[in-house]
This record gives sequence, structure tokens and C-alpha cells, in this order.
Amino acid sequence: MRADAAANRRRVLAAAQEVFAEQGVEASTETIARRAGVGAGTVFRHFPTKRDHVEHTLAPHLDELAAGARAAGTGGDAVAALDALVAEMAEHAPTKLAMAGHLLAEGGFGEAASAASERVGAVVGEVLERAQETGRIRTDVGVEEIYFLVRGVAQAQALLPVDPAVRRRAIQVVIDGLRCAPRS
Amino acid sequence: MRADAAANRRRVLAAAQEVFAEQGVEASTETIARRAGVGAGTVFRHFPTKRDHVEHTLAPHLDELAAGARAAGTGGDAVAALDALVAEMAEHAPTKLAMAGHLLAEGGFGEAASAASERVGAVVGEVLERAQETGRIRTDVGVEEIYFLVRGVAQAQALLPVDPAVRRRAIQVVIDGLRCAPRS
Amino acid sequence: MRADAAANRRRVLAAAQEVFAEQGVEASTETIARRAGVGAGTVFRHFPTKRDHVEHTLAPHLDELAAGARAAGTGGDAVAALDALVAEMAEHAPTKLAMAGHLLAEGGFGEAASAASERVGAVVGEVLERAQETGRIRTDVGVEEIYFLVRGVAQAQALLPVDPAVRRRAIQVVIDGLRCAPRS
Amino acid sequence: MRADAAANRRRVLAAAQEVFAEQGVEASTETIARRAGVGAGTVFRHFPTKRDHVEHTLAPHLDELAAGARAAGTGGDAVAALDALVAEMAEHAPTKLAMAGHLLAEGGFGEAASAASERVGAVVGEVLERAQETGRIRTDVGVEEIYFLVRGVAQAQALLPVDPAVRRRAIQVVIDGLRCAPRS
DNA sequence: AATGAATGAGCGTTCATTCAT
DNA sequence: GATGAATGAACGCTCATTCAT
Repeated sequence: MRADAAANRRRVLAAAQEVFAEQGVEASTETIARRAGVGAGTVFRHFPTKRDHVEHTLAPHLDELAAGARAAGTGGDAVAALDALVAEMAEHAPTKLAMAGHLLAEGGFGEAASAASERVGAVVGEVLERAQETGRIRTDVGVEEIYFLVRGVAQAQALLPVDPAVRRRAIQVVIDGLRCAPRS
Repeated sequence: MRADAAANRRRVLAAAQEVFAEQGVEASTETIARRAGVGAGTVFRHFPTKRDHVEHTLAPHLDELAAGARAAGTGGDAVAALDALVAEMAEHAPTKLAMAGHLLAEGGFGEAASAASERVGAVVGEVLERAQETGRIRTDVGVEEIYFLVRGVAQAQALLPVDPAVRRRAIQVVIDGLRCAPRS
Repeated sequence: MRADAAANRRRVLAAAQEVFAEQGVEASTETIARRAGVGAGTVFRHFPTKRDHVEHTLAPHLDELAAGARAAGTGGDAVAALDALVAEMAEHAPTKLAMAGHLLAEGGFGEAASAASERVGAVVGEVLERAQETGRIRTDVGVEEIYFLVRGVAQAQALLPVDPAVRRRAIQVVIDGLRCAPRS
Repeated sequence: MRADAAANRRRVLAAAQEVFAEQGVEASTETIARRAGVGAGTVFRHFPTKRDHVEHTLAPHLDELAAGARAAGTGGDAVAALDALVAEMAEHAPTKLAMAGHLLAEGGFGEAASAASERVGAVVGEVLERAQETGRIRTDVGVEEIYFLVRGVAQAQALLPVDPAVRRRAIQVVIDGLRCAPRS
């Protein structure tokens, strides 16, 4: 029976990813249960409150983000790697991250989300450090600034769909802004 | 009694600003009414639907934003003016802008919010153009990109409170990124 | 000022007739006040509760009904007069009588409506008696039965709009049923 | 638990029959829930909107009506059967039919009520045709006229309780009016 | 006397959560 | 373990009625 339970858990999480992405965190637990093909009670057995549910749905997203960041951020040229990482994160941390809002509005990330969030930070930290060592990336910014900017870009598109060309140019501004030389 | 009504309207709006800022747009109308010291019916007399209420709470914020932008963006040096405007907007378009989300999710801005939004855009457009004419600001970005970045930074701090120093440095990245010369 | 008050009262009643006819008794007092061009308070000054308001709007309708009945029921031939009266009442006591429902559901007619109702009954009684004296109208029915049937026909069309031809034939059945001779 | 749910559904319907009969369709869902001994949410689980609730409360009434009509309308003598059917319907389609008003005011019968309504019409049609074939029932009336008259009588008593003797005599007028021979 | 703003109870409806089966 | 029915507290909104001006 453990196997069944685990399978159900997975199906509930998958359904939640879909439904939260489509309808936002306000989607009802019933909807998710139906999509997962289980009863509402089952969802609550696995995630006793909605907070838990949202948190455990967010965590894999963050891990995916970390994975994407790691993949993008390990190319040969450290600076190019940073550029790619920022672009990757800013483009692929979309709508779904609105979940974080719900969590934070209700008392901050829990264990699961915090851990995943730190894993993302670690990856970014590594890549950033490598890039700064080349001397071409400004050293007055750290992981926090990067993360802040990336979250911002991600949320800006979540709120209001925007022409991809606009988004791309905006991201380029951020990337260029991370370069060392002060200008003019 | 027009005077009393106007006073009440102002108190309701003030309460809404507070409450929406504290608890998000999901805050109940009852809560706002209580904070304003009026009955729930009074809120609905002034703003027949929640959308109306949110919209008319948001509009003054946008106007304040436009006013701040205009103030910041009219200094002598056009580029310094742009820098100031971006900083000003990014710092002072806080939590409360989450209201826009509610509106957009429910069918777009209404008249009041659209008008205010355009007023903001106009100010930014003017300042940006002036700055670009100096040749020191990149010309591959327009109002949309600026607005997108500013919204992003604003929302990023709305979602998750952040050390002001971090925010300041992140904003500096954006400002520097707007400069012309591509680097290294 | 007495004159102004009386004029207002009349305008409120006229507005109520229109609005109740259009939207049913559920129409809000506000709507009626607006239509009458007065404030809501004025309506309540004249009719302290909604019951009062409905009742005093209904009474003139009943009086109109009585007037129509009297006009129709005073022709030369007593039986023809009865036929005309029934037809007249059944056709012209339409939708608006739904008001009676509200009243009855809330504790019966009040003074004003009761008096008007009795005035209708008196007219019908006179005409019926004259007709019965010809020996051609059954004597096992009285005003109550007539009134009951007429109300029925009137309300049947109020609830569900019906082909006028159907209504006419149905009314003819009632008229024929009032004749003396039992058949086959 | 399907059994419990079904039982609850039945209790809710029974409560609704009572409450709608006593207080009209405007009765609150809360009241019905309390009468049924369940929470308000339970009522809405079974009948997602008030329309649904009214409709499914009305439909059994119509079916009962059809059943009664069929029972009354299948005796040996076709004319006697018609008489019985009209009497039966007019007497037993009481207050509760006011429900139809709510439905019609809100966009017509739905599936359930329409189907039941047609079942009633079919029964009446059969009996009427048989009776007309005897040559003793006027052929200028059809199901529509009968239905109209019956609804009328039913609603007349719904609106204002009336002495059963009066009602009986009024119904007799209708029955006699359906006979062939024109009189006088 | 008239106004129309304020009130607050009530309504239909939704949803996270609990619990009997 | 899973189910899905039941719960009941909210919520947005309406409206008869009251009352300060």
C-alpha cells in the first residue's frame, strides 16, 4: 500500500503543478483532487493544510530552477555562463512562482521551500563567484542582488504578459548592468 | 451631507490602502470597513464592486508614482534625471502594486486605472527620450522595457521584504545596464 | 408645503406602479425613488414600510378594476353584462396583481387594500345578482366563486405569458360554465 | 456513504417542499438546511444554485400531478375521467406551484422541470382526446386551455386561501364550461 | 419636509478542513 | 489508506430602514 500512497502523492503534486499554473494558488483543493483522480481527503492526508500543499508544489519548481541554472551556468567561459544563468532563470521562473506569494503572505517559506530556495542560491553563488574571478563582473553584487533581480523579472511577466522581445531586451539590460566598468 | 460622504470616501480609501498593503487584495471588504470605522454597506455605496474598490485604491498610487517620477525626472542633467526616476519608481512602487494583479486577473484595468497608468507612461517616456538624446543611454530600450524592469523590482520587494541595501544595489545594476556602451 | 408633499406622494405611487409592473415587487425602493425623482427617505416618509408601499400601490389597481367592471357590467342585457365583466376583469387584472402575493405572504391585506377589494366585490355582486334574476345564470355561485375564477385566470397569465387566443377561449369556458342548464 | 448522501438529499428535498410551501421560494437556503438538519454547504453540494434547488423541488410535484391525473383520468367513462382529472389537478396543484414563478422569472424551466411538465401535458392530452371523441366535450379547447385554467385555479388558491366549498364550486364551473352545448 | 448617506442583517455561494464509512 | 459527503465560517453584495443634515 505504501506504493499506492506514493503514487497518489506524485499524482497529486503533478495535478497541483498544472492547476496552480493554470488558475493560480486560489484554485480549490477539490479541483486538484479531481484532476489527480483522487478524493479530496487524499490530498489532505498527504498535505494537511493548503500551505503544505503549496509549499511542496513550489519546491520542485525551485529545484528545477536550480537544475536549469546549474546546466546553464557551467559552460566554459564563466561570464557567458553567468549571462546564460540569468537569462535562463528570468525566462523560466514564470507564473508558477506566484505560489511563493501565497506562502510568504501566510508566514514565510516552510522547511521544504526554504531548503529548495537555498539550493537555488547555492548554484547562483557558485556561478557568480566564478564569473567575478574573471574581473569582468562587478563585485558589489552578490547572490541576493541577482536573486532579487531575477525574481523581479520573473514576477513582472507573471503579472502582466509581455512581448517576449521586450522581456529579452529588459533581461539584457540586467545582464549588461552586471558588467564591471562603470560608464560615462 | 456631501461633505460627510466625501470624508467617508476618503477614510475608506485610506483604510483600503493600509489594509491592501498589509494583507493583500484578498483582504475582506468587512476588514476595510471596520478599519475605516464605517459599515460594510458604506464601502459598497462608494465602490459598487471589489474591482472598483481596488481600482480606485490603485489609481492614486499610480498618480503618486507619476508625480514622484516627474519630480525626479526633471533635473538639469537628462541622464541623472533618468537615473533618479528609475530609482524613485523602483523604490516607491511597493507592495501595494500587487493590486494591479487582481485587476488584471479580472479583466484588465478599468477606466480610472488605465488613465493613471498612461499618465505614468507619459512621464517615463518624456524623461527617457530626453536622456537618449544625450547619446549616453541605449536606444534599444523604450518605455515598455523601463516599465517592465521597474515593475519587476517593485514586485520583487513586495513579495519578499529585502534588505534596503540589496535593493539599492540591484537598482543600480538596472541603471547601469541602461547605459550605452556595451562592455568587455 | 402640503401641496409639494402630496405631489411627491403621487409621483412615488406612479413610479411604483411602473416599477412594480416592470420588475415585480422585489424591485428596490431605491429604484422607485430614483424613478420618482425623489430621495429614498421621501418614499419612507410616505410609506413607512415596504408593505405599506405595496398596499397603497395595489389599491388603485383594484379600484381601476372595479371601475372597469362597473363600466362593463351595466349594459342593457344583464347576462351580457356579466359576460363582459368577467372578460374585462380576467383580461385586465394582469401581472400587476402579483403585488397581492407579497401582501398576503406578509400577513394579509391591510386596511387600504381590503377596502378596495371590497369595492370590487360589491360591483361584481350587483352585476351577478342582476344576471341571476334572469334565470339564465346558475345560482350556486356567488361573488366569491367569480372572484376566485377571475383571479385565477389573471394570475395564470401573469405567471406565464400565454397566446391571447388561448386565454380568450379559456375565459369563454368560464363564461359558459356560469350558465344555468347542466349539460348532457 | 452514498446511502447517507442519498438520505440527506431526500431530507433536503422534503425540507424544501415544506419550507417553500410555507414561506414561498424566497425562503433562505439556510432555513431549509436547518429544517433538514444539515449544514448549508450540504444543500449546495446537492443543488449548486438556488435555481437547481427550486427546479428539483418542483419536478416531483409535477410528477405527482401527472400521476394523480393519470389515476383520475383512466376511469371507464371518458367524460367522467376528464372531469375527475380537472378536479384532481385543480385541487392538488397548490401553493407549491408558485415555485414555477421563480424558475420562469429566472430564464425558464430547466431540463428536469421541463421534462416533468411535458409528462403532465401528455397525460392531459390523452384524456382530453378520449373525452372529445364522445362528442360531449367542446372541441375548441385543447391541452393548453385546460392547463391554463387548471394553473389559474391552482394559483388562485395559492395566493389566497379560500373556502374549499367555494373552490369546489368554481372548479365545477370550469368543468361544466367544457361541455359541448352552448347554452341560452 | 426632503435628502441621500449610513447601517447591518441577510442572501447565495465557495472552500479548507474533518470524519464516517 | 482512500473516499467524498458534511461542515461552517467567510465572502461579495443587496436592501429595507434610520438619521444627520
